[in-house]
Amino acid sequence: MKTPPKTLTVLKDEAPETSSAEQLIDALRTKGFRITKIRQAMIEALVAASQPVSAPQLLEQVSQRHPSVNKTTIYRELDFLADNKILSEIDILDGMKRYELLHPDHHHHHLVCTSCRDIQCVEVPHHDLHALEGKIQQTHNFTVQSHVLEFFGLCRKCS
Amino acid sequence: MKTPPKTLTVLKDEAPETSSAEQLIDALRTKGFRITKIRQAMIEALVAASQPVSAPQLLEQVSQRHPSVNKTTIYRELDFLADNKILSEIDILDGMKRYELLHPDHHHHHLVCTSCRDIQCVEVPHHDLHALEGKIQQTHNFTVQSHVLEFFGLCRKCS
DNA sequence: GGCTTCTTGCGACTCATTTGCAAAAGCCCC
DNA sequence: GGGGCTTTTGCAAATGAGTCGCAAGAAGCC
Repeated sequence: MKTPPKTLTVLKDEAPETSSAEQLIDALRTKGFRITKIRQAMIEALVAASQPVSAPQLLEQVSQRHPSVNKTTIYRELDFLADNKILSEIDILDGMKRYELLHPDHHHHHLVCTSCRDIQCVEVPHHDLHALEGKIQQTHNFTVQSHVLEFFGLCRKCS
Repeated sequence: MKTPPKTLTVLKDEAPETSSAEQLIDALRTKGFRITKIRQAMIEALVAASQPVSAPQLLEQVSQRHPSVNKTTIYRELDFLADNKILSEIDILDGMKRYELLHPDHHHHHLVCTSCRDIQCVEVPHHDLHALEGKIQQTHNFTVQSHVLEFFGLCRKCS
């Protein structure tokens, strides 16, 4: 809303915030990266995912279409996609990282159900956290680069 | 300050917020648990720690006095102490959990240096987060039980 | 089609954390 | 101050996420 329109093409009428797999792939191609079947399959799986996924989950997903994928490839590709700002890592304290598409102009947090491990997104008014980070910067001599804020509890179904 | 005095004995004049090892041990004894040398050594190590420690660190610490401790024991004991609300887990995203004494009437957050992994504590005005949790409860049908809020960046020495 | 370079598969490895089981150690009671 | 019951502990082996080196395989470009 406040950011000027980038070089993005017009979004499809559905899914107002999510980039489509094709867009992401085109962007990578433009940057000179190769578009392999696995890369494509991974991006599609991530676009299709309704919530953050772990590397093992992704391995299983991608294996369905590409039975010979190796977990090493999955991990390397996740790093690659994170480096290229296509996805972000989140941590729900259960021993492994999850990944979700990164929305360039929108930062959000999560509600993690401690019973069924379902994950919802929440918008948290950002100026509050920003103000807090400013205060910390001053009082603690600490340069805040990022933060993690996640809520744990019971979702509708489990409560 | 606002909580009425519990059945606690008078604190030593130093360390106004931290329970001493003896107090924690007495509390466990009262609950009927056995006080073993390892349990005692672990509590002492945790009381002495200046910042959250990992299981491997604790293993090394305790090994100095009890060379035959096994890592399994450390992990089991950490679970035990967490179950008994003596310590809390924190996650600084480097692949292993850390533990610190839980202060019953005081909840805080951390500043994690991404360069040297040093961890400082910060007090965050709690009513802000409480208000936020209330809002989430209403708008998302989600019963918040706990949250994680950690800041990552550069400490004074590393910036 | 051939070449160059980026990606991938494979196998072995690291390292935190967990499990089952039998031996050892606390604590309570006499 | 020893017995017995139960909690803790050590050991050895397993699990599971994530990583590494290297040689073979595929994209993209001519």
